[in-house]
Amino acid sequence: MPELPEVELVARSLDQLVSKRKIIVAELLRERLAPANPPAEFAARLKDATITRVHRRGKHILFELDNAETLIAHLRMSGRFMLLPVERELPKYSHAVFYFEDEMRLVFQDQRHFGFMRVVETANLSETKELKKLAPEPFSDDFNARYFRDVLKTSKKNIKEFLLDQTKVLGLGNIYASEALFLAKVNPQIAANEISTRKANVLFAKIRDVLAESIAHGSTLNVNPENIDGSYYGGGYENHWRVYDREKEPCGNCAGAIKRIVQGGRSTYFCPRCQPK
DNA sequence: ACCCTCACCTGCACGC
DNA sequence: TGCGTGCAGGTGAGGG
Repeated sequence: MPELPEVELVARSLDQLVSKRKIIVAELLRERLAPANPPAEFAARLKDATITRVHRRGKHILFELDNAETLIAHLRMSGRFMLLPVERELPKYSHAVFYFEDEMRLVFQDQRHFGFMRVVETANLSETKELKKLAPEPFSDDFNARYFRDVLKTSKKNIKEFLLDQTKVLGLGNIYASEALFLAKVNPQIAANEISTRKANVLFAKIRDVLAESIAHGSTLNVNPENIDGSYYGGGYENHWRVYDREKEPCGNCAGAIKRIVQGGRSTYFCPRCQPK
């Protein structure tokens, strides 16, 4: 379910919880979770490896190991990690399990089966097909206003769908795309290459703002090791959304009704008055 | 190289 | 109650 801020929180939590731990057994319970690594290979490449650190690239979580391998994991819509005592029964939809030396195990659980994993050589990490086409990290110097203006010019797609393309802009998902457009007062149906320089500069800043705001919020939360899903939702964070999931509610700026439309088969929320064409 | 639709899964909320 | 429909924070493959 997560967008970049939630993945950031999950990666930080995992780094706290499992780095320096040694995987004594790795089990791939659902083969299609890691189609590039048959279960025996998956197990062999992770066995007896110590996790050096956990970080992320875009929405991909990277477990760096001391044996020159890296485990890439993507949560997609419903994946999550759980650090559980071995005596605890595995939850439904557990698709991979990593046993540590202290009677604890890290479980990857995924109700919708969209998540995936892959073990790669760390030396080749940035050239893997999962990572090599990703846009620059949103808080790196490579993602700057000039980059953003230039990449906008390459596409006639509507700006909402454009923002979801991780090879163009990294980190936004369906919620924060609507939120960033609202903050920048940009209509979601405008073609990317029709956005003015002035608006592009504002939108660039708002993309960083929504991501940073959300990461800051997540850093104040206590993560439950038994449910490392990065979810801010259900904890009241929904109240921070200015337009997402607020169809027909009053806009915080103008009190006009927030509208829901469908773009690329997915919901977009916006204020027609604050975000005119 | 681009666009579009479909596909991958399960569960939940809703209307009849 | 049951059943059908639509929807859910993501992306890839395959066709035109």
